Amino acid sequence: MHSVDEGRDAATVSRRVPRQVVMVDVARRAGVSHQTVSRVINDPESVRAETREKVLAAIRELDYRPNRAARALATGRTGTVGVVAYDTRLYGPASMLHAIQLAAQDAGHSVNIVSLDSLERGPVLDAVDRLRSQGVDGIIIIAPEVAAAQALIEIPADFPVVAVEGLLDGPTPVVAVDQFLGATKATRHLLDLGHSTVWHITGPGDWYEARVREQGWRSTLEEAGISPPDPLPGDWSPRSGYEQGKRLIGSGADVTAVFVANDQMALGVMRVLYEAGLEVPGDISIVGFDDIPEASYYAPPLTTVRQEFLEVGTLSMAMLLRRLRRELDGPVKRVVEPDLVVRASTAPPR
Amino acid sequence: MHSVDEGRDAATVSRRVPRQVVMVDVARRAGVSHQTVSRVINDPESVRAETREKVLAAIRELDYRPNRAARALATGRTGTVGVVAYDTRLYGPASMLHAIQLAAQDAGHSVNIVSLDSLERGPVLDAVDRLRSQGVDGIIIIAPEVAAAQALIEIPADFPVVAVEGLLDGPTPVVAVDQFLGATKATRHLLDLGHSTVWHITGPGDWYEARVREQGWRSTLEEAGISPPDPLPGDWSPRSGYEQGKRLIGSGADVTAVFVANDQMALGVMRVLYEAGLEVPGDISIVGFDDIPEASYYAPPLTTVRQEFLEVGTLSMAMLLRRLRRELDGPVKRVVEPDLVVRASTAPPR
DNA sequence: CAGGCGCATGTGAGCGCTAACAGCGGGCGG
DNA sequence: CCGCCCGCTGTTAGCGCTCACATGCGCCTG
Repeated sequence: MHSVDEGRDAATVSRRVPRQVVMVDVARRAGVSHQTVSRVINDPESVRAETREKVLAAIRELDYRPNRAARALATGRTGTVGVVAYDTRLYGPASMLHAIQLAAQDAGHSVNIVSLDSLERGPVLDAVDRLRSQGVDGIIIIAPEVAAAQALIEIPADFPVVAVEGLLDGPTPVVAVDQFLGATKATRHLLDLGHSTVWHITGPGDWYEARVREQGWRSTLEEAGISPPDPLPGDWSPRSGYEQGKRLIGSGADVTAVFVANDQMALGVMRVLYEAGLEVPGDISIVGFDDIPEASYYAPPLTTVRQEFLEVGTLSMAMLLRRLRRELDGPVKRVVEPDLVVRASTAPPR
Repeated sequence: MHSVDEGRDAATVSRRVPRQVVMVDVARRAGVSHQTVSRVINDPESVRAETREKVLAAIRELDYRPNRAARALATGRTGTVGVVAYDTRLYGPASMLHAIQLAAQDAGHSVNIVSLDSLERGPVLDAVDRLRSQGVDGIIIIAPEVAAAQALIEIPADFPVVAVEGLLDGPTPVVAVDQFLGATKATRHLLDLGHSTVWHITGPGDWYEARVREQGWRSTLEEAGISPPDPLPGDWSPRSGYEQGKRLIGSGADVTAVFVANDQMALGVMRVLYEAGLEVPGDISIVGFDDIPEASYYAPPLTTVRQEFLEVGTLSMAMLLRRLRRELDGPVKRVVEPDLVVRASTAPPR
């Protein structure tokens, strides 16, 4: 039980440990060859029903589990897919990861995950390398950073990779929410309410999504003949929303509407507005992005742009599976439309 | 480029595909035996510096990557650890998972993750089985449900497993936050402010953490000679906080203080109080649990019990690594103390 | 100066599985 | 009635790596 005994056990009577059950053990017990056992496992139809039953019985009795490493060595496939992600604590990545996993499990694959601790191109490639040398059959990259998207083009073209939220115009298959459209809907909504302009607090500049949302906001204003004010740089955290919100109201500008690049930052903004004695939406209207589960319980409930993260995750896994099966036709770009969810944080200007 | 060509290529000129570089290729190029290459990779010190350099050069030139499946087959170890989790979208599990991954990567292990879609005992065991048959070297179970904790005892004792947030009195090594203490601190704080009793909205009854928090709350009240009111059952979601909060204020009871089992539910409670025209903390004080990043931006900023999820994740990985190395001494139960973070949602009763 | 020891490297035998082909009966067409 | 094909099962040869042991060489020791 204690460490000393353990050590002795292992050394002296090592053979008392029952050796792992392998295929030949099952074969012997069932009175067939090991290859027949293999067939029962991989292609049951090719074995006579009666034989199959004997083998299955033996498998059950011995509690046999095939050794995946051996199978991987023989077939060249591991049945594992890799996922590269940046920060899986963020709601979006976490949701997509969750959906990816469930889809992978349904398809009989397992999921290996590598977290990045940096947004640069090098680490992304390292992560991909690491996964590849582990022998994953394919990779999904949830790395909506610009650098990550660029890294994709350095991955050998014949290796199955699917990007989530990446560059739509690159060579890599992608599943993404239409961020531009989402930003447009948010900005449009505020303009339609009668606001003369819309301010914007962005996500981190090295995130692809943040840039596209900013573009969507900018071009919507320009189309309406409004010259966009300077955007304020956030980093997704409620804290940065608070800080940028403070800057905004301290700037002396006449602000009546703000499109904030995600819901957490919007929370920070609303907090600082409250502290400044400003009312939402009375004095200032706020629109967020994501529609996290908390958004409808904020004070006031947040008007936001809903992204279907789970759908994106599921679709990306489906796309990867198709590529693993070498079904090279079919779509390689899937765009999911976001929806505006109007709640109580937006109203016409006073 | 298209699927048709692909098929033909593979069939007719299959050998044009450059075969994967394997160890003997490196050996040949460096003018040594394959075993020397293996040594350079696994135990560089055992090879003469000059030889080592030649081998490393050859590895670089050929872009050689060891085949992990082959190594796993030969050694019996895969260098992969499994993580079983329930819902990795929740902030706590997501944070712990993140820390576990980083720690695993530091230690040169990769992480295989299985998500459960049910809280029952069967699926937990299935997940463990699946991971084991994939050949993971060890498993961390982030499954703070009661059933999961029970499942642990059915796992063979010699297989390295570490539980996170599980039963402290079971045989399995565990890393956990002291939920009881956390609940005590929350309740104590409210009593110290002068509230005559503290109501409680719980987490789901099948979660171990939820039960212990309830016990902590209950016993603190009892120690103070107060008979605990009936707790209200939540499910961690802001929605359930909203609903239970509504029940609470509709009950006609004289409620001045509520300890809510997590921050999201606390948000829901504060929302419903606001809608009912009640002030926090003026009319009712609220304490949450977790200290999620948003908590300090809620309206009002939430007094809550901080759990160091990252620390728990890191510690659990460290414990697993020790077990993988067969260091069977050392602690098998680690308890992390939570801290009360006092913000603006609590005050003396009016 | 013989014996031996330690260091650096090589050789051969598996790890447990699948792929490819071989064998072996029985039914069918020529 | 012979040959052939088909359905089922067995045999053999790897997949790419590590482990255990063998080898060769220089050096120390008695």
